[in-house]
Amino acid sequence: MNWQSITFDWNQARAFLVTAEEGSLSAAARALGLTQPTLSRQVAALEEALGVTLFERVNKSLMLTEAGVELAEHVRSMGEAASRVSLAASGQSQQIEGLVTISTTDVMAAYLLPDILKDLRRKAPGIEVRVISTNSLSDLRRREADIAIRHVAPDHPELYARKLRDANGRIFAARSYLEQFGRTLTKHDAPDLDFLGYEDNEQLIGYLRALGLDVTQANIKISSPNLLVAWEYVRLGFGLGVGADEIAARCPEIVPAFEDVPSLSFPIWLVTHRELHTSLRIRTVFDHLAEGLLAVKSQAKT
Amino acid sequence: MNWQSITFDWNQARAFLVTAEEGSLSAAARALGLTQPTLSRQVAALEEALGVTLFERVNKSLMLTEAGVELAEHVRSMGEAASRVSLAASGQSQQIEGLVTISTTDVMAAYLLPDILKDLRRKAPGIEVRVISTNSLSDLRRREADIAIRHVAPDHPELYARKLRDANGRIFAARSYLEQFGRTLTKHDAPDLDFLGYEDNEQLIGYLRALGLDVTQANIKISSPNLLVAWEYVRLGFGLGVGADEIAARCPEIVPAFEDVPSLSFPIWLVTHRELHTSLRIRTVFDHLAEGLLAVKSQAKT
DNA sequence: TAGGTGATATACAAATTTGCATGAACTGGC
DNA sequence: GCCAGTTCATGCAAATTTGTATATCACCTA
Repeated sequence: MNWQSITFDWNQARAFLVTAEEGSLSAAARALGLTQPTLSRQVAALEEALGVTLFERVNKSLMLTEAGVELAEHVRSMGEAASRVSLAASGQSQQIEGLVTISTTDVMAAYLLPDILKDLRRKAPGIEVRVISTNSLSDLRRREADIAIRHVAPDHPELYARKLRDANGRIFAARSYLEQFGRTLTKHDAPDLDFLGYEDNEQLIGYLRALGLDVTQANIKISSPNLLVAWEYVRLGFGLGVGADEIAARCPEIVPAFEDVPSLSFPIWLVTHRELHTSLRIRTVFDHLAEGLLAVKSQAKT
Repeated sequence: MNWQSITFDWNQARAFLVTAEEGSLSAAARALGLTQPTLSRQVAALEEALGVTLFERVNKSLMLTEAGVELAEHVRSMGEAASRVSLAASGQSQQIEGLVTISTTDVMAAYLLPDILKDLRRKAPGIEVRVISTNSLSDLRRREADIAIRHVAPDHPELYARKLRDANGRIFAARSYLEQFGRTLTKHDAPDLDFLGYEDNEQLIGYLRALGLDVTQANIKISSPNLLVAWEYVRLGFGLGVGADEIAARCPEIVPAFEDVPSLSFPIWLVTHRELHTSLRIRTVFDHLAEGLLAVKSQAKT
């Protein structure tokens, strides 16, 4: 092998990659945790070393040159390989310490995780946990998280998934909200009720109608894509909201709204990257989460 | 994109790659033009950063661990991408200066190239030329050379090739060698003659027999895989040797050995990497070589 | 058994790279 | 038109990385 051809500074290549992707030296510096002057010099040095002008400096901003576009393509594949290096390294690491990022819904993060994480801290004090609560399916494959709690089965072969159990959800309301009716609600009351909306209210209405509730967009007066906020509004008596039984069980002031509306079932999946699952650190958290999330069920039953 | 996962030091990854491939820190240091302590520290730092033991240090030597083998795989693909970066960069570079490596046979390098390169130095003084004369087909794809002069058509789609012309070769001898016979040789003399051997004498004998010469291994008393050395022996009268007409034309003491043996024709191809051919520097040399090697023909005719 | 070769690790000084501070120039909102 | 917010480039001091020199160990040969 001719190693001479790869003796350019690989960190400068990384600087170029991130600058090209982020669009500016400053943004790249922020992304990499370096400073803008450093990136500026690294990119300039790479141009010098390769004998190619990568960016057109026009008006204090950067534009990729034609050559830059072509080179960015190849540097990107370096970056993808680097990403795999990092992934494999995390998987190979057998230390029970370091950062583990968990992705889940904000409601889960707020209500179910705290107890589980408290135990984890005792069991594995070297592990630092970072919870990113996002409703969108954060992509494990892009390493935005190490472990995700999902309610749909992942289909990508790179991912390792374990279905923990099915959980039940239903429509809840605060006692204070129900008091104004002075009686138990039935599905015939639906057109006159207030429902809390989430991100996609069309979809929500579809679900509700499937349950036999005659509701329209007009029944949704307040929405929040932040489920935690919406759930707080339910708790405060602004209206009815869909939630999981085991979450509601932790809120004494919230009770099932209807007697005659069936509960719906949804699965709880624990997902990680296949390569990461060999990591002792990741596996420790994975197994602990699995155990903890299964235990919640029995708690909810009592 | 999550850039956090690629913030390990890429140069350390390169250090690991070359160390793993070369088998030792010292060899890697030589290959990269760095020192052994530097490599030692870079590899150790990478192990620290990734939290993975890459090498087992046993008896002052290194053995890849299982994790190291797995990671080496991914780092290798980083290296391959880096190689493509370098290749593309060379291709994009529009400077008429820098190093160009030419691969050809030693005989070509010694007899045909000097004049051509002399002109090139005048035409493009900024270009530094390095001639690696090897008989084996040095792999352009591995960047061991930028331009190669070949006698077979390359078949790889990554390569750009131009067939310059056909050249003639035949069997030559020094006048001093022929004098001992006092007459013109014919193919019937073959069993009693001395032939110079090259690398693969079986193959050479096959060629000679195909020309109607009844020779065996016993006719080859002296061989050298270095064609230049063998040709020098022909010149000094040690025996007969196969050579190109245009080379022989430059050696007054060498003349065709037989009257009744036909000449054989072989093509001259100029080959470079497809991506490199867009480089002004490479192209300058490529075109100059093409022009020069075509001009040799008319010279030989006169 | 002695000596030569070749491997890795470490102390220390030199060289390089980095971050901070700053200046200049452009963009967009008011 | 002006001002706040961003951008990139550069001087300078601090931090990091590198190379040199050296110690140690293993292996092979005479």
